[in-house]
Amino acid sequence: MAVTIKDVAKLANVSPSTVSRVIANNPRISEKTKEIVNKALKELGYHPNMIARSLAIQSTETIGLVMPSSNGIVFQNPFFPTVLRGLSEGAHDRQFGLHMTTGKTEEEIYEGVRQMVHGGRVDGVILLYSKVDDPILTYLQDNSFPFVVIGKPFTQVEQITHVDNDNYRASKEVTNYLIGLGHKRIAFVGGDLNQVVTIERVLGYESALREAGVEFNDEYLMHEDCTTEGGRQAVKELMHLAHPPTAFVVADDLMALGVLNTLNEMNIRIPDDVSVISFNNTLLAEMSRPPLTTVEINTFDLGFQATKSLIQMLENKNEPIKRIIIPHKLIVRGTCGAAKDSNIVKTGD
Amino acid sequence: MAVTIKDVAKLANVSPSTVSRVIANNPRISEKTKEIVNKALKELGYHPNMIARSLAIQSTETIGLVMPSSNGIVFQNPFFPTVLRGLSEGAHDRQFGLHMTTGKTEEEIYEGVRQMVHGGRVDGVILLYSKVDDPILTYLQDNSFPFVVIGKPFTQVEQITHVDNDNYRASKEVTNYLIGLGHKRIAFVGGDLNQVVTIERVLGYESALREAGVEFNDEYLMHEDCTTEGGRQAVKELMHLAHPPTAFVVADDLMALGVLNTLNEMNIRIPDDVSVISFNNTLLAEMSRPPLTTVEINTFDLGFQATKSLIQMLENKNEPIKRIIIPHKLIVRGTCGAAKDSNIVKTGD
DNA sequence: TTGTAGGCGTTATCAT
DNA sequence: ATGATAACGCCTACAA
Repeated sequence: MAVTIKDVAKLANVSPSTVSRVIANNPRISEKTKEIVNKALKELGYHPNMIARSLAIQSTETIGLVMPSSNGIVFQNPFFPTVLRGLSEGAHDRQFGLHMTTGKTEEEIYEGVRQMVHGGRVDGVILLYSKVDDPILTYLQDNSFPFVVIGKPFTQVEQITHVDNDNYRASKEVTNYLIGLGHKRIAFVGGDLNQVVTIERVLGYESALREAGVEFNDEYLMHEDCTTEGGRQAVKELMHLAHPPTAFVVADDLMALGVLNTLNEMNIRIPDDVSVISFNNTLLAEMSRPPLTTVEINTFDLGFQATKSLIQMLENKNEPIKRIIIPHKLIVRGTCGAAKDSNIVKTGD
Repeated sequence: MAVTIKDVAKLANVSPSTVSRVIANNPRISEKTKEIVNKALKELGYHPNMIARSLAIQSTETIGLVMPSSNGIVFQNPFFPTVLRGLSEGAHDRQFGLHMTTGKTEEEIYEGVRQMVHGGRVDGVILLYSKVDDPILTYLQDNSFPFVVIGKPFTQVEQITHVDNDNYRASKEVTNYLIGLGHKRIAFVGGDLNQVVTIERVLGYESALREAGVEFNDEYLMHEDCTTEGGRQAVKELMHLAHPPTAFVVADDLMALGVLNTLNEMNIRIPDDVSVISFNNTLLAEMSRPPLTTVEINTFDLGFQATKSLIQMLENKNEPIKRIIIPHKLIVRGTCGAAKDSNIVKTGD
């Protein structure tokens, strides 16, 4: 059995509580005994039992992570590891651990969350996604358990601490960029409409069209899996339209890659024949041929700020609700050009 | 405060121990009281406090994950999320949780591991890498703490349960494949020689050359960061040699992508002028242009089997040391062709 | 400044 | 079959 506080106490000839105080750096303790205890601590190689500690102080100093249910898919997207890195860096800064539960079905995940939360395994939870009508979110609220969501909550935006990009604006900007290049037939390819991020991006896209007086055509709106395959599927359908689009707003780099490759196979040239613009600026974006024009969303910060905020909530019981918007930025690379039928000069870069 | 076993006991008019037994499905308990207790359980919405439980049974049912120190880099590689998925699926099957600690420096990680292990936060640990002279591995052994490594241990191969590919053989096969295409000037581009996986792959490469009577040229051996940038760097140096290689064995898809792109920029054609073969068969491989010929290493299984084995160790104290080799397979795509100066016909696919 | 004792929520060992 | 009671290892009033 590992060395406990009692062993140390015995060796140092003090009571366990004294040892505990030394460890906690309690001010009212004499320098002398502090030294003695510290020596004993070293000598025995004491390490506190975090489980016992957690039980006593009713706090585990660990954060629970909830992944979206479409696990297999999410894990493919480079977006995910990057948030994770942000999360873990933020957690590590404050000596917090990270606890993951996973599950294949929505049910399994829900059960996992209950275990974490009700089981006292974690002090707070971070939702790595935001979707419409999420029972997990409801559960957390009903139990007034501390949590923050990465993404924009579908409802009660003002009541839920979250960290997100302004996806509406980003999408609008991107669409405007395409419009500025003379495109009129602009398609939107995104994921499921249950994901709030998709909704926001669609909305931004539509709003840009509207303001520019470009007719909205719902044949140009595609919702597919957030994979290369999804992108491929969308292209196939879109390019068989009577009036195929000349530009694509794609909600994710991974999908965009599928779009690019499929267009390629159809002998459609990018950016000469068709423009593609996408989101997230993952590694894939710079590596694709041609390199993707995409929106940098600072994925790392999304995660980093999420842990930071959660830890603040945990440390200060009445921390106000916060809404943290991480800035975005259009990264122009090689997949966008002037519309063929326009008079605008093709962009360089 | 949450509802405890005592609350349930009170409601059911039994002792806490009885409730505990009902929960544990203890056989010697009357059907009648079992029902009563179960009703109380439901009524109060009881969920066991895992922390208290862990303290009592001296086991947390969670597994600690140790990432390689070059965190930023690792998280970029699609390899990582895939193992993670395997790990988490394996863990979930047996109701185990996953606990991650991270850190930027080797020191930080070491400290994190001590916390997990000595702090009793986890029952066992999985090392997601294998490197030469790893203090963490030593620490684990010294404390005879259950662990398994993903990869081949540098020493004591017979004493450490691990799950790995036969990287030596895979690399040899791959090199032979290139030799079979008529290549003689074959370069090897890999990561750090501290990583055992690199060592194994270099060894396999050398062995193939030797057996084929192809001269080994140590100018053809490059060690770079395991990133696209690393691949790029390697190409630059290699292609400026007096006799540049006509083929590349690249130890990772990510690097290989860098290789491909750089070659591309140099107007060197693939596979016509130069062949490239790589490892891991991540998503990147199928998406690159041309698609990468690479080795499928079944990354998911690496993770899945790792948790499986660890959990077996935990459940059966004298489970034998195991060495699990996950099969690999060459996936021929579009980056390899016959050497220009040979008489061999260019391969299709 | 230090020690004593009780509690955190379970499980497990005794009795009964 | 069930109920006390004592761990598990730590923290924290309260007392001294």
